[in-house]
Amino acid sequence: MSTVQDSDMQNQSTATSLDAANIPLTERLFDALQRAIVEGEIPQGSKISEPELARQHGVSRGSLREAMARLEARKLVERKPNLGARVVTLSYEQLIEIFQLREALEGMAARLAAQNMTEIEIEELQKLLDQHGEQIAEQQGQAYFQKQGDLDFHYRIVQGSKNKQLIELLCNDLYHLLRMYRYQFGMRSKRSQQAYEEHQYLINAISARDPEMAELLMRQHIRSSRRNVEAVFLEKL
Amino acid sequence: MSTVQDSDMQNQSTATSLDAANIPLTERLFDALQRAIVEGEIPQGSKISEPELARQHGVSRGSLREAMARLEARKLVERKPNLGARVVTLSYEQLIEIFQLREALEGMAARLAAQNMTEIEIEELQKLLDQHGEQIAEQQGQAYFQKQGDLDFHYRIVQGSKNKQLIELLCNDLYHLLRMYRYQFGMRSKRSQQAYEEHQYLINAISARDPEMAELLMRQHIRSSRRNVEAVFLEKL
DNA sequence: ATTCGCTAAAGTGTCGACACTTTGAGAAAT
DNA sequence: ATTTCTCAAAGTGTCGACACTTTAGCGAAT
Repeated sequence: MSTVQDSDMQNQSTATSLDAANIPLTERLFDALQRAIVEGEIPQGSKISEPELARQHGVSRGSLREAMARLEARKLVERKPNLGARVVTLSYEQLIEIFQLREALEGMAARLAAQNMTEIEIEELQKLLDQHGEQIAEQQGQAYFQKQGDLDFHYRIVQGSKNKQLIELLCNDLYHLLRMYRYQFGMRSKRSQQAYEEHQYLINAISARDPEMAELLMRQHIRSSRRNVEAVFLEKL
Repeated sequence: MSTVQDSDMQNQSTATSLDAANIPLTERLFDALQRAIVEGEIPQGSKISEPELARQHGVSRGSLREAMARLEARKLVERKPNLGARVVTLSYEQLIEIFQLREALEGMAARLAAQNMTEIEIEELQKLLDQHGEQIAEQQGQAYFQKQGDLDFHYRIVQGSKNKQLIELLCNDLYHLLRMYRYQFGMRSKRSQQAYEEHQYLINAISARDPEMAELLMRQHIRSSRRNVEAVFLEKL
């Protein structure tokens, strides 16, 4: 019985879609916020009010705070004691620094991938690249798909390194920042054809089980990608 | 008046020394826990009970939880929903993976240091190394100081790269894990003399502003350090 | 009109409480 | 004696409340 409404239950997802399975609220919140920040839904540099954001997502401040602590550790927000949190502000200098990190880390990833990827994984990587080739031939201009494809490619090589630390670091930490730059600066490539060729050389080196060459090619690939970004930025200013 | 004890104030630091200035409780707690975990005071693999740990440190569970979220992001504890948190368990495999990361990252750091360190910083680095040389000549066996010195040396080169991302990543994340291995496995060096010489070559390359050579030497240095660790482990088993 | 100080609103830091989940010890059944 | 079921104890997930800090708007003094 008791037709009275039990009104104070806690599953009314006020604004954002946060209803989900059994996984902790904090974690869903963390994912939602990360996405919102990366995609610019919450603009870079903007101040975050805990009470307001908590209300928008229909959670308590405690849960939100825990998610914020993790976002801070991923360098997506900055917090100062008693002053509150802000979304990070992207800068050209930081982007260059990230490219230097990637050159080191993904270079090592390629080296290890040449040693540790299975033949099957290499085949699938080749198939993926073939698809990219077709897409480029068909319609050149779909910058979004190209960028997405580029990320997929790099992602798989990192996985292929079989180094858990490296995988975590790149895929769970750094790539989110990188995606944030792509979303917010709309970095277009202009060099999908060249990138495609560089990817093919890289697969060849991995397939030949030549770690030294794989690392060299990956580093060159990332350096030339960086030079492209530099050029785009310079013409913007 | 009022000789009654006001017993429920919140500055009784029950067990650990946590009294400090104005910086947030959560942060001091985070530092204290990180130190305790790195130094093995809380043993690796042990389960952490939030209520108990909070009581020991005289803080509420909320504050502790926030600190735990940050510790998890630094890979010092692992948490599973509804099951609680455990201190990470160190493994030989993971240590090798960390050395691979270091080879890539510190190699890049050395390359950038050769470009970006000031002459004064290079001079001070040389002085530091000279001190190490004296210490080795005087009393060989102070493994602790040697290891500490080794860490100092690497630390300064990373700083010299002037790449903030790289500095954060190595000094704030990875080195804590590395220190944890040193504390808990008591990795002794046996090769302080050789390390000293390798460090000197590295300074020479940086001083000559030769990025390529600096990276090469750093990578060799870390590889040979890794081989030493491998040897120590193999004789343990 | 401008500057300075004061007060109220908003925001952050921290806590204790309650509901639901997991764990583990003891009772009941085989 | 062994296995299974049950239920209480412990632990985690989440919330709302309160104290202290910062911010911002308003009025007083120059």
